[in-house]
Amino acid sequence: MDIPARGGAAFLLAQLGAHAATAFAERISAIGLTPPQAGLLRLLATEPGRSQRELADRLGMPPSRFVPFADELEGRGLIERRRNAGDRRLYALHLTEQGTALLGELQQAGRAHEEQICRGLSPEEHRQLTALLRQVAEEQGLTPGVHPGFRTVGSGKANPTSSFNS
Amino acid sequence: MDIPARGGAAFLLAQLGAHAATAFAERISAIGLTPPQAGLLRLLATEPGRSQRELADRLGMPPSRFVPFADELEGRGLIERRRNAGDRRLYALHLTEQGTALLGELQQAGRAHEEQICRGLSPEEHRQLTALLRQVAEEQGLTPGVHPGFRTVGSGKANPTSSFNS
DNA sequence: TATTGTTATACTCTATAACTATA
DNA sequence: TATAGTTATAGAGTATAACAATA
Repeated sequence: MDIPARGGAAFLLAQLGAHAATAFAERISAIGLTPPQAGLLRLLATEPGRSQRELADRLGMPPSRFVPFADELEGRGLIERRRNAGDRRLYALHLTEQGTALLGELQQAGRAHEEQICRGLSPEEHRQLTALLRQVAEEQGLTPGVHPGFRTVGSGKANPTSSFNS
Repeated sequence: MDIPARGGAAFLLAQLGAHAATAFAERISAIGLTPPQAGLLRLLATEPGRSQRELADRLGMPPSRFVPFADELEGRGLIERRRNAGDRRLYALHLTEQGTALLGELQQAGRAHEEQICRGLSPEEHRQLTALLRQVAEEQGLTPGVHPGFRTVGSGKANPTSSFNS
């Protein structure tokens, strides 16, 4: 009995989760993106035309912070603000062609990331791990594909603060 | 082929890791501790008498931040600064009796946390998951029992910033 | 001269809340 | 009057670097 707290699954999850997030942030910094920026690009790919307010809510950031956040991506030509004809208060945000191209690189980075993190596992073990993680995630009530952390916008350097313990 | 990036093991690890860290922070906030504080108590339990500088290094925080950090725990009677007779520049930090008692509660919280996170798994699945996570952690070169994140001291509320994406 | 602990300062990031324009 | 977007401001938290005491 007596599961060792420091080597238990919960601790390993937190440790590996922070590690995976760091590694991913470092990887996409090579294509000039921070994790929140990547999140917005993906969001616009699947649901184009949303208003800034909707997007800010999805990303868990206040509207006032979303503005400069979107400004930068717009300035880099990755996203586009289109005025909504029906309600001129709203913008509709879309990916530009450049943004779509970068999204492709982002997806490629995601695949490489998966490989990097799981390189120690056989294909069978990889499948097992994924299945177990899915099971835990479901039991914990986590929304598939949605990552919570977004309080921090990320300064560009790979710096995912975790704050668990040591 | 083509591992789905959003539902892959790497993403699930980041998502579950953030979830586990949040849940743990919430749990120990009930006994008045933040994750970094818990980390220090554990460190003092296994390696008492270290200097502040050593401890700050271990926790990944600059010495200037360690000072008020230790001040609070000392003020609450959980730790104690003892002057080193040999080298009077150094303090030797120790747990007080109160601190040791709280450490007991902390360990109990850790066990409950493990159970909460893994409640969706059978005992056999739990063992499998732990083994796979250990394997990945080792392959990734992670130090057993050491969690990276400590840039943020944690304001007391359960707020583990993760910053992956969404 | 180097090191421990400490304090001070300057900076980054953040949310709150005021403001505008549209509705 | 209410809402989308924006801007301004004030506050929290941080690291850097200066400082005092001891070696």
